[in-house]
Order: sequence, then C-alpha cells, then structure tokens
Amino acid sequence: MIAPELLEKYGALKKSFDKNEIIFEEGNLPTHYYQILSGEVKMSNYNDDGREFIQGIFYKEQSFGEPPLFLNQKYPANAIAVDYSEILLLPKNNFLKLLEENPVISLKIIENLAQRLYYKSVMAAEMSTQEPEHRVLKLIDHGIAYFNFKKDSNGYLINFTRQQIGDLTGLRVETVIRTIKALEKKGLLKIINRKVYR
Amino acid sequence: MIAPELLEKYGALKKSFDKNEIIFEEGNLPTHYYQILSGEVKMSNYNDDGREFIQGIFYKEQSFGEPPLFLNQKYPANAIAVDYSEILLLPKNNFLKLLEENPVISLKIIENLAQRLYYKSVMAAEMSTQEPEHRVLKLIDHGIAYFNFKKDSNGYLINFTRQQIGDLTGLRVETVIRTIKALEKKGLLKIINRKVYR
DNA sequence: TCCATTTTATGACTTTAATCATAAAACAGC
DNA sequence: GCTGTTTTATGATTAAAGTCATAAAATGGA
Repeated sequence: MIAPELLEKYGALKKSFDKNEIIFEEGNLPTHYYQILSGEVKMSNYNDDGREFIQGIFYKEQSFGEPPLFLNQKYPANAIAVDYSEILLLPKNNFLKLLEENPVISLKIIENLAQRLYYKSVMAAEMSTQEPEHRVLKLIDHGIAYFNFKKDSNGYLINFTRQQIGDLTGLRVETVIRTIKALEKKGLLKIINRKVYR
Repeated sequence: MIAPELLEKYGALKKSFDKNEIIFEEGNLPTHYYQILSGEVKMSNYNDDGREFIQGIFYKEQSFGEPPLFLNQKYPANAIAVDYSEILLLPKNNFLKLLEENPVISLKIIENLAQRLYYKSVMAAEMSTQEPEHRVLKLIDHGIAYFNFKKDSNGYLINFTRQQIGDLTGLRVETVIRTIKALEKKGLLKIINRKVYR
C-alpha cells in the first residue's frame, strides 16, 4: 500500500522467503515494517496443544505486523510465508521517518488499520455465536470482499483449504467439511469437484 | 486522547447520554468522531436470537467508532452508554480537517487503532481455543492492563459482572460462574463476597 | 423501608462440535 | 509414472458447554 519506490528511497530491502519459512516470531520485538511484493503470508498462533489459529492472510501490496511496531510490544503471533514470497523490509526508524515526512501516508496506515479492525470486529461477533455455518459463511463473504478471490462462471472461487477455513474460524477440519456440505445443501454455496464456490 | 480544547476549537459539542441510551446503531453510516468526557460506553452486537456480544468497553478520554468513519462503512455494532455519560461529538468533516492540520494527532490515532487491533488479535486467538478458563483469564488480564481496574489489598478488583464477562468472551453466564469458581479453586483468582480479584 | 430487578448460584439434562479411526482422491516432487 | 504427503471425506463416540429450571443474595429506586 506504500509505493515500493518510496520504501526503497528510505532504505527498504527486498528479502525472499521460502514456502513455510518464518518471517518473524511471536514474542519477539518488531524491528521492521513489512510489505509484500509477491507471494502470500499468514499470521498465526499456536496454542499449547499445537493447534493453529490464523489471524489473517496477506497478499501482494499488503503490509502486516504494524500494530506491535507502533506500540513497542512483542508480536502476538508468528508471520509465516504460505508460498515463496518476496517482501520489502524497512527498518523501524526509517519507517517512522518516512511517516513523519509524508503525512499522507499516515492516513493510508490509518485506513489500513481501520480495515483490519473492522474485519476483526465482524469475525469476533460471528465467532462468539458459535454456529459453524454462520462463521464459515461470514469468513467466505469477507474473503470475497477483501482477499483476492476470483470470479468465474460458477461464482467466486474460495481458494482456502478446509483446514485453513478451520484455522481462521476456530473450527476443526471435520466440522468445516460437514458445515460446507450443509451450506451447499441449503443452496448457499456450490461444491464443484471439491472446490468451493459462492 | 485528543485534547478536549482542540476538539472544541474544531466545533465539537458535548452531548449527554442516559444509562442504556443508544449512541449510534449498527448499520448506520458514521457522522461524527466520539470521545468520552465521563461515563462508560460499550460497543456490542446482538445476534438473531438476541444474544449480546460486547466488542469493547470504553471509559473517559477514550474514543470509539472510528474505523467505519475512516472507511465510509456502516457501523458493525451498536454503541450504548453503560452509565450516564458525557461525550464530545465532532462532525466527520471537521474531524478530518483537524487531522489534516495536526499531523501529530494522526500518530495518536494510529497508536490507538494499533492498540485495539492488538487486543482483538489476542482475544481472537484465545476465543478460538474454546477453553473457558483461558478465555476468562485472558480477558481479566487484559482488563487489568487496559481497563480501569483498581488495585487494593486483595489484588485487582475485576469490576465486570459475570454476564459482561460472558458477553465479552462469548460464554454463557452459568459457564462464566462455574469457570470463575474453577479458577478460584486453582488459586488463579480470588472471590471475596462475590467480587472477583486477581 | 419495601419491592422489583439484577446478579450470582446450582443441579439436571441436552445438544453439538470435538475427537478418534479410517480411507479415498488429489497433488507435488523426484 | 511412481510415491509420499496433503486434502477431502464419513461414521461412531465422547466430552463439554449450553440450556432449562429454580432460587437466594444483592442492589437500586420509589
């Protein structure tokens, strides 16, 4: 969301991450601003018994991990490359300097944080209701609006695995599979050779 | 978090709300920036069968409802006065003008949004684990850090009702009551004539 | 001070997602 | 093309929070 040229002007460097490589870890202090050039990144937590919760998935041109950067707090989650990804890293001080010298960027950051807060609010309310069908459908509809789902003749292709949907909604895979089938039976989405369309 | 004098300079007006009075409603478009002078405000959703989910509780000097204001989106939740409250209202355009002319305020807003996003991330991960004891304890510990809980000889007094804890964590009252008792038995908190201390 | 409402509390029962087991289909790397 | 891994799938069982019923204690107005 910040022009790559501007980031580079302030000293941002490109770094590549292999599939499943860790970009930063929960508990560490932030040192950089991160913006994706290509690929896909997830932020997630692992609880005591190894179960994953995905906070969010980010794609090209998106940034991630800013909140702790602004607050001088430890990262509340890990950032992991889902695919091979190229990311621009700008050291914290340079980033703050960039913001200071380019006030219009502040508004961009505000809008971005506002957007993410909005998503979390909607999902939090949805997740508290406990009904799997609600949770899954809300996630899918949010994904259509904000992730890069593509539309074809069958509708929007939801390119998440059942496992990812589970990790994003706090449900188990089996429950997601059954829920998706139930939603299909109700005509709320389509399953065409295992792929989900809405 | 923005100096009241500055808000008034840009035309903010004080408005009073009675206990349980609605400040704005889910589905409406934002028109103002809101900042609390005194009292207590909650933002919450009601699902189909009337069950409440509290997104957050705000106290004096705090602002609320900004994300949709920046995004031109409908409010995802209601704002309701928990007690009689006095609130400064600044019309949207004046607020944006204030921001534009006072760049240092932008950083304040960013920090505030970052803080709220941080809370939502932590709670989202916690709520997905499904374990009531985890959820309740995390909420309480967050409250100690960010709500105005007061410390006395017994520890921090958690001045939430069991119902409020339930509405904030997505648990039923009975479950909260039983969970709190279980946490007391484990020595993780104290119950002194029905009040919870940590 | 009295009364209505809210909050806390407890027990019995039910529902529902998690868990466990198992397997076929699809995909990815060599 | 073969093989190991991931993803989707289904059935049986279990555990745990929700639900329902009921009530005592506390609180707040009139």
